[in-house]
Amino acid sequence: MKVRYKKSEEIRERLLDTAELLFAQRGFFGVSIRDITDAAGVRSASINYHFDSKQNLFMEVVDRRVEPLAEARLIALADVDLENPNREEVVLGIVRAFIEPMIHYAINGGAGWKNYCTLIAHLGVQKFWTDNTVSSKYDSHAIKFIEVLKILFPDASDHSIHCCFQFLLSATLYTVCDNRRMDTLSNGVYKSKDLRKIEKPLYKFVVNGIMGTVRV
Amino acid sequence: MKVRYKKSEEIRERLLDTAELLFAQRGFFGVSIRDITDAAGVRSASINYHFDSKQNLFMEVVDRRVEPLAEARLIALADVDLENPNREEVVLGIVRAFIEPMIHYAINGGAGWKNYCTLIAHLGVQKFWTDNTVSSKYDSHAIKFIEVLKILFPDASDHSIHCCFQFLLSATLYTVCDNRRMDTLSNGVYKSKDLRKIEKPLYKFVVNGIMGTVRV
DNA sequence: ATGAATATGAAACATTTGTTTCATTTATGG
DNA sequence: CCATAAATGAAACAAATGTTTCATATTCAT
Repeated sequence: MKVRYKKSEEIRERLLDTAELLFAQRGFFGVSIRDITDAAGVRSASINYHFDSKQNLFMEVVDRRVEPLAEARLIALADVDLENPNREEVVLGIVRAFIEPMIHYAINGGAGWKNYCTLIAHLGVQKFWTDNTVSSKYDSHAIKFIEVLKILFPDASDHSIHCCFQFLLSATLYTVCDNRRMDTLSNGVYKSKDLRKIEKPLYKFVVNGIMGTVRV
Repeated sequence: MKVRYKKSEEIRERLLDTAELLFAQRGFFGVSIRDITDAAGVRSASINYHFDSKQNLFMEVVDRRVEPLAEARLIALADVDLENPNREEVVLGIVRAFIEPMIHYAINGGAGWKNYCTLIAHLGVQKFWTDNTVSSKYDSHAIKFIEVLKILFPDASDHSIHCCFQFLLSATLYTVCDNRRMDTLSNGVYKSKDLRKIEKPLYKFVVNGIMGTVRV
């Protein structure tokens, strides 16, 4: 059994952090191994030593934060009172359970989490998802949210529920991707970086979108 | 003044089409000049001859369909009766004016348009937008939609309007990006390719999202 | 402190990258 | 058909790519 030295573990993490940043900025193909190792202050061979390949490094970057995010969402989902007769409040609970962990990690989780959210947003619009194990790791907990919505709205069509989740997901990812589009569209008045300010409108929009769509 | 031969023009278009496809699939950095020229059946030097550089080819790919798309949207927007006392109908008109052209190009515009929509969706989540002239070309007509919404809802905050447009845009781009996420989440029952089926829920979701968000 | 396991440094590897060069071929207006 | 401009083919370029090798240095349980 391979035992890792403590100092080596530090370098591994530093490489993961640096790769996370650069992959978020320029994508998998836009970043070379030497870009990462130079930025991390190590030799280029160390990536192949620690991660075997560039592809594998990328997967480890993605994997690293899947579990914490999925868990935070599921814990929040478990806290929602599904028996509450006010369905709008229930939907808000479900929506927040999904969105809030990601937004809050992006805001308070440090640079690593912020970069990670950007990276995941990029992956979200690519087929890459389905060709890789990335998709399945996120799907397993995403399906739970879809199931809950189905139970809450038994008269709505399955398709409309799936669509709602897609729109919820799209708005969330687009919001955390930090593309600065809102900045240019508002002449710098509003910033896509200011997640705290966008959070509430996002909830409102998605909740109303869902309530209006599942209505039979 | 340089005069282009007819046959050469064909090759130029073929290169643009091939580049559009490959860029949509793997992004700018994921595609090499030789990937494109091999797929197009020409020599690798022809890209530098016809487009000077890879970067410039990419810009021409993006530019090629900006105008038609923006124009279709603005024409549809001009057709909306803003005096209609039923505000939900007006919002639907505005929303459709923005979304419908893109969806319909993606459905009926041939492979080129479909690839283009995927490509634009990728660009949508990147800072790339703002670093380039790409952004400005799309912004100029997007702002018109924001302005119309502001007029329609004078009591809503500017910020909420900008947020609404962001969510509208995100759902639209995510929907046309063909990432197959809906396929895996529904075990193959529903397909992200089936835009025709997603179109109506999308309108419903966005209209209700907007109506609920701008309400003061 | 020592020795075996682990990690690093430095260099090299074969490909692939975007681009340039230039002789040859092709197309078009006169 | 001719002359001239435009386009192509084939090769070459330096630089960058991911990965491997191996000698040296570092770590840490004993």
